[in-house]
Amino acid sequence: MPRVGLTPDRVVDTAMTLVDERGLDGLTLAAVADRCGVAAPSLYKHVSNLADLRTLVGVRVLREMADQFATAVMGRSGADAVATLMRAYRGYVVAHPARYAAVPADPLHQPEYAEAGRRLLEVMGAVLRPWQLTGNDLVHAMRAARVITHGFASLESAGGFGLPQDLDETYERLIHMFLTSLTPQES
Amino acid sequence: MPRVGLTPDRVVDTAMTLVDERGLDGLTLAAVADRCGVAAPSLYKHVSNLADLRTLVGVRVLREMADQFATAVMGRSGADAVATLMRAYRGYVVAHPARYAAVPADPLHQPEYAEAGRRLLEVMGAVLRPWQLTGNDLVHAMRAARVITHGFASLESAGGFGLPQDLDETYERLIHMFLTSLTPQES
DNA sequence: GCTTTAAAGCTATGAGAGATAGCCAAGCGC
DNA sequence: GCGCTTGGCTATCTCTCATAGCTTTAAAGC
Repeated sequence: MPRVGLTPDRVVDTAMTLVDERGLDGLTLAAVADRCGVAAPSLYKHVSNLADLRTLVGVRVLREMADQFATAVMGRSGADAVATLMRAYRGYVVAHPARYAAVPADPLHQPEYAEAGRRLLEVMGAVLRPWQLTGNDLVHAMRAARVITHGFASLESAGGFGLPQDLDETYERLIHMFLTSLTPQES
Repeated sequence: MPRVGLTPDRVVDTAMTLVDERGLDGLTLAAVADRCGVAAPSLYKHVSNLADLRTLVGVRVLREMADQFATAVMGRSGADAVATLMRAYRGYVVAHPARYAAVPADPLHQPEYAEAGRRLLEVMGAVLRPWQLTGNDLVHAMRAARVITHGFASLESAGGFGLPQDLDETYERLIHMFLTSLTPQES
């Protein structure tokens, strides 16, 4: 039988499209194997198991998010940068709702995710720098931003809001709420 | 074989304790049947299937939440009532992290959950009444409250915050942030 | 108090998931 | 051209949920 030339990266690629198409629960080894034109056990030559594949997908998503957010805030600062970052967060989740569900809530606690998670955190930290928050205030501010972005994004991606109408407005109000909660020492 | 006297409610009862002990993924028909002292297929006499059981658990949880929140805010009003409700929300999730994961993000869109979901929404609406918000402002305010409570609770229950220390402080700041975002027409 | 009958158990069985063992061939390095 | 690593495969196991169909319990009705 001719080799199809699979690699871990290619497996993750098809896993990503499968997640997009069928949701996170649709990510099964049988489906991935089928999509790759290969029998299911062959996948184990490239990926340890399903949990491993899911982790690889999650890490890929987290990196994708960090990259997009970093470029989005580039050249911006102050309230503009914060708002842009928060909009970019929501934008990613709207564009890839199923992918977002693949990243765990506690990336920093899992070694595989830690690096990507830290990068994402650094973007938030950089954007908040103009406020010169002290250690404790900074922690609370970053947590607040995370609660708002994750809370809104997870609800929106799960269809948690009754009507899609005015969702932009709701999010803008949340951004404003967060910005005014920072000490009004805007850049 | 003597009958063990199962009912749908008793099945859901043991399902709830299983969710508490093993998490939402630990809820399997085999485990429930074992716990009930019955063979797995016997459960189908009381519950349509696993999805149905999961729904029943979710509805039970949502009702539990609505009940607890309603009694928590009883006799309170204004900012005190809002803060109490938000603290009760977090309190439930801290007490039963796995149960919280059983309720879907869009309860109002699923007929089985609709009634319990509406009750929970009514509590929030009642608590916001002193602010006399207009239709649009009310919608945005309730969404903001939901984003904050759900965002924080889901992150906390998933171990999403690095250190548990100061989490109370973070949440109190978020409550304050929300309250000050309402027009300062406090009761 | 006996008969009927709906309901609540059971065993047997199947489909489909993940996972492992072990075989075989492709194709690269020497 | 030879050998060995590597990436495929089939066969098989276990554990899910799920269904079919049988048996027995126990309550309702005469």
